[in-house]
Amino acid sequence: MLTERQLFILQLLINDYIQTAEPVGSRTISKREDVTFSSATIRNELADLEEMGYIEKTHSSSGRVPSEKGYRFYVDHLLSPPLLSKKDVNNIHSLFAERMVEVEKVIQQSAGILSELTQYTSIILGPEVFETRLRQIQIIPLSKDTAVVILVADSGHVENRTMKIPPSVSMSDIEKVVNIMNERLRDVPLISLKSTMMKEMATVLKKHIENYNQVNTMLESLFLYTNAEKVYYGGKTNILTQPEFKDIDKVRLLLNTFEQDEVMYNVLRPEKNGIEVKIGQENDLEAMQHCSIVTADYFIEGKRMGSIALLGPTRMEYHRSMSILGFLANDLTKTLTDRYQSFKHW
Amino acid sequence: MLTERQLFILQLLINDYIQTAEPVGSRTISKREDVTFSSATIRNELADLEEMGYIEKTHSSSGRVPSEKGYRFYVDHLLSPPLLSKKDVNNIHSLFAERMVEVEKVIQQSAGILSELTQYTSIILGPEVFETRLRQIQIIPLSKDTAVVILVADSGHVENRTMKIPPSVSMSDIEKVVNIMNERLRDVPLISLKSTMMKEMATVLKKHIENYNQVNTMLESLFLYTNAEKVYYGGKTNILTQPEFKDIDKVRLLLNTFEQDEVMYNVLRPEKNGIEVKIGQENDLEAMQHCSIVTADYFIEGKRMGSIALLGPTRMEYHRSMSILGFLANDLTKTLTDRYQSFKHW
DNA sequence: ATTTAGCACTCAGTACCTTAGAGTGCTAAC
DNA sequence: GTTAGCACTCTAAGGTACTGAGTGCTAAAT
Repeated sequence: MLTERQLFILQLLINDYIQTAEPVGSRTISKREDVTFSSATIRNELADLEEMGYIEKTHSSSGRVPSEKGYRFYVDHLLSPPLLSKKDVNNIHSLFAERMVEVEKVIQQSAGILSELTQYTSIILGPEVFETRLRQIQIIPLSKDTAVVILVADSGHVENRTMKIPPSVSMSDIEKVVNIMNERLRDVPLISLKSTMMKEMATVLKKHIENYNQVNTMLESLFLYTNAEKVYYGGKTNILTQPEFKDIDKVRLLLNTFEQDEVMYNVLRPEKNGIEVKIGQENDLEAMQHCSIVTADYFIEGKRMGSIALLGPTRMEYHRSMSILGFLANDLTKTLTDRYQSFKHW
Repeated sequence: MLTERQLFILQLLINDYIQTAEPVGSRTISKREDVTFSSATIRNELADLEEMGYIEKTHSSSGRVPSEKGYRFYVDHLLSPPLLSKKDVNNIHSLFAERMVEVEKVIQQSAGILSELTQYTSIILGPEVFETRLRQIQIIPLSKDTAVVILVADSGHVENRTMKIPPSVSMSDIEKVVNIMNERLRDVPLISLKSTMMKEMATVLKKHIENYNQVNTMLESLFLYTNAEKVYYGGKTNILTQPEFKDIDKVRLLLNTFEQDEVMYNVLRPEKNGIEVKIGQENDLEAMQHCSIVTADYFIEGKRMGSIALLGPTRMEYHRSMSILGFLANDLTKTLTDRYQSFKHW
């Protein structure tokens, strides 16, 4: 177990290192006003902390640097209750004061403000299609064999796909199908659209439509891919300013990962609720082994809809990041829930 | 004027430098099989070429490096007629063989293949709204005071905006407006939608709608922003592998520029027709002063619709890049024109 | 009049050394 | 248990010497 003094010293050391990115020596710590004991004492304590694995040396006569275990301990036990400056709070509130209509914009703006406030890269996973429901479906012909299908969700989200129409399917067939769909599929969650359609509509369609088989394969191809949630970024290149990212290859690896939505999508699915911190090697992705990620969830009517995250070096301002993230997640939850309630069952 | 031999030497030098990224010395050139004269002769010629500004030294006893003037001369006068390897041609053709339905996908795939073939970053400016025309407009209510407006263009492009509805405007008013719009605005180019609406519809609307003023401001706000063309990328981080981009600050500047669609939009608007090359300082943007950009246009029915481009270091494989780009632009033009003709006036 | 061989010279890059400074671990005294 | 003191370690920065690639110039060869 760690003594009070060891805890104190560990905290000072990590705080200092987060600010300076330089290994911290015993003298640096002893010079602080609130430290009453000498550098020699600190040296002894540091040696103990190192033995326990909370800190490391970069070389045999260097100062100490927090290990990942050290950061983990710091995050779990040494953080005082979150406190945000008024400036930050105002910044965030002013964002939501605007009352933007489009969810996309709310989220894009949130990503922007997060990265501005922290100088890290912010990542937001857009609302899950999980809980959004179909409001209306439309098929608009483009030519004799193609048409655009438009799905409008109750959240205001619009999806569209271009589709080939088999020559054997007539326009009036399509109109019938659309009508039936709008009757039967309204308020069905987008995510279960395909299965519901196959179950509920099969019999009705067979009754009204001649070329049932063609229509069916056409519809199947239509819902083949469930579009994954969109990933939004703020300050994509902020992380390049951190001294730990001088190495171009690291940067390339990381930026490439950003481009792969499916991968990032998994990065952002939190394993537990609340604010979660993944430090260095705790991340599965190789590209992120030198990074830490703080994630928080946002909700609509109590249901988890997406995540917001901050990506920085392992030497990250965890405290501030967690506070800001928590605060913004909260505001986002309120805003989106308000918005959603005014739409629901309307 | 340059002598035959000077032209030859300049060409050899640039070709060599493009491959190696190392300053080229007289001995290196003299060692080539097709060079019959000695390194001393070459030294004299190099001194002349330097005096004329086509090549430079990196320091007083280094080999020579092409200057931007040198590259310009190379591009303008020293390139033999474009020749593509069969492999490249096949690669590109196989892309278009698929006959994808969605323009977006065609373009995204093109960007991908461009960057793969060249290892540079490819940038494509999506089709201009300029020539795409309105096929249909739809307004779908979301709640008592919001609705989604969906515009479908004849190209299959779908745009949507969420809109606030003033309380004084009734649902039946909106339905009337939509009907009128679909009657009057069909086949109007998206870009002139706003002006046409204001001109042609004012009188009709006044006749049929009670709250003409409210409806009018609502419609005005709707068409406030003409959505700019989308910018697509392939191999965004490819450029980081080039040795001239070791400097993180240069990289950051460039990547930040990529995020700013409006800026990139201007970069890609070509000044003249055909394949254009901008070398180093010829680019206006600071971030691109160390890059060269090769652009080509693609057309639909003879009308310029967008551009495709390759971004690399000034030490770029101009010849190959121009060939590949020209070839792909051509295929893109054919594919999109075919596609468009099957939609047109349908 | 060109071309070429030869040679002195220049400069970047590398290796190697030295020194300064920051930091540690250990010991002995407090 | 704490601290002062000291020997030791290692990095970073600066200086020197050496190597190799390359140049420019001159004088001889073609």
